[in-house]
Amino acid sequence: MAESESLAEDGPADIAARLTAGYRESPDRLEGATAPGTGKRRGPYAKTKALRGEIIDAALVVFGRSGYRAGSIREIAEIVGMTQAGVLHHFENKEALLTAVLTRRDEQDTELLAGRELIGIGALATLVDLARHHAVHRGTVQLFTVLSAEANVDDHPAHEYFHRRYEWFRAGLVRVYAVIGEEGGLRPGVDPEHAAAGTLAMMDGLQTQWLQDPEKVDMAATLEAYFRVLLTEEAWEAAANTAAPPR
Amino acid sequence: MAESESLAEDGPADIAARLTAGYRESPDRLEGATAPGTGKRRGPYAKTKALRGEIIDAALVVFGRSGYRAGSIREIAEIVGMTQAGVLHHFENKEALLTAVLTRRDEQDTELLAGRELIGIGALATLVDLARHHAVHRGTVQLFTVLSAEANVDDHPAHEYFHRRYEWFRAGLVRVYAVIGEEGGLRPGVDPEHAAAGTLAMMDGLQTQWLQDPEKVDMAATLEAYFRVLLTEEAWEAAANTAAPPR
DNA sequence: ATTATCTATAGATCTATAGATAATGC
DNA sequence: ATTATCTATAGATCTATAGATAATGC
Repeated sequence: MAESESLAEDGPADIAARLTAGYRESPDRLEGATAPGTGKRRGPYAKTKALRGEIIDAALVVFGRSGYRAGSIREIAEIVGMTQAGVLHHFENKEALLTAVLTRRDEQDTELLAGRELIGIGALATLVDLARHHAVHRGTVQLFTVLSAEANVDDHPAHEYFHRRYEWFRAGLVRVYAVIGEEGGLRPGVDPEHAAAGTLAMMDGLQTQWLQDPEKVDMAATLEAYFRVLLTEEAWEAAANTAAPPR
Repeated sequence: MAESESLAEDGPADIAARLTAGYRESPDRLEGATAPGTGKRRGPYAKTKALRGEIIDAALVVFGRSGYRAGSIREIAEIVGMTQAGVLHHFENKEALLTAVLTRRDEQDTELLAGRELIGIGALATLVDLARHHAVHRGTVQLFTVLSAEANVDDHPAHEYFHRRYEWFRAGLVRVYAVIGEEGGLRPGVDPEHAAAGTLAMMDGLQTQWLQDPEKVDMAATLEAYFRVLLTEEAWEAAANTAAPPR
């Protein structure tokens, strides 16, 4: 699974939030704000916010390497240089750690895609850029590849998350291709539904393949080659010029 | 990762064999043959061969559900109705169990593809059939999806297996597309390298997607739609007729 | 005084081995 | 007598909690 936003109306950030959250402190508290009504607590130390970020980064690496179930809190703690119990002071339990990782990823994706074209042909150019971006963020790619596979069992804590994410992404892509089709940009015989499922599959599959052999697989180029056979020549050329990304 | 054979010269069966094997008994012994020279041992009971097959099937399910690392021997044992120690009487250790599963899968794939067209356009029709076959073998799909993701870390026991498998499959597909191209079956601008990587990616990605929502994803149809945009109309029609599979 | 961190530990696992008992088959 | 299976157990983990100690900041 790739991680991009806003191709449909209900993004992954919402989805992650829907997982039972579990910060020890609410986000408000983390910002140092005073909870209305309760004038009691002092709030976290100055360094705490940054430290929790480090923990989340470490969790991303560990869950990406070993998966959620086999990845251990102790390993995460070791990376940030503290004790397993120390980590659990900041996150209620292991699942809260997973939620935090997914939420963080969704936030970063939202930032990344802010201001990009997400409708019609421009959206496809954005996806090619996204693939290029992934090629220098192995940890993230690994996290999504490993978790999306692991989350296939019903009782996995990220099961819902991935299920919704796929649905949301595929629906968004169907719309993208429908728009392109209306503008006459699709080659004859190309069906938006199949193109959408195919695009999502191609993005996921390229990640799996690239992880196995980064030298031999060019995710962005292969994805672009796919778009090139789906769209008319003129339509794709137009998109490639329009969406010229901030490299 | 899909599981098909013989698109290149050095198949996965060999690859699995290259993993340190670990049957308690050699295959010869399992067949009841007398090892040359040693006239000592009696060999396994009559039921044993079938039982080991059951254990392997159970291991496929458990490793598919939980991955290799998080899947437990006890769970496997429970499925076949025996003790964890009982299972370890038949397989030296957990890794030997994994090897046995992968070897068994490779053998079944080889059977499945025996007599099918594996060169040129016919090979693509065979892949569509394979996708159809996968849609009624969830366990196998899950095994390969989960393991290929988990095996991305260097020290995973199936790391080599998947690395070689990908390379072998991609190389085979490059050849397939090259042949089709020579016969003039590719649409203008289609490059065998990209088409090969794209096909492999699409097959893998469709499996991941299908596992999340079997109702919404038609692996065979989506794959076929992909082939349809890569090949000329005449070429694909010819293939669809030629390779009419044993449904 | 509150927040962060550590040590210690309970209670579940898990793999693999040792050794006893049961089942099979020359 | 050999093969298969079980019970028991050693030795590693792992998550989560309790309670003590250290660091921070009103």
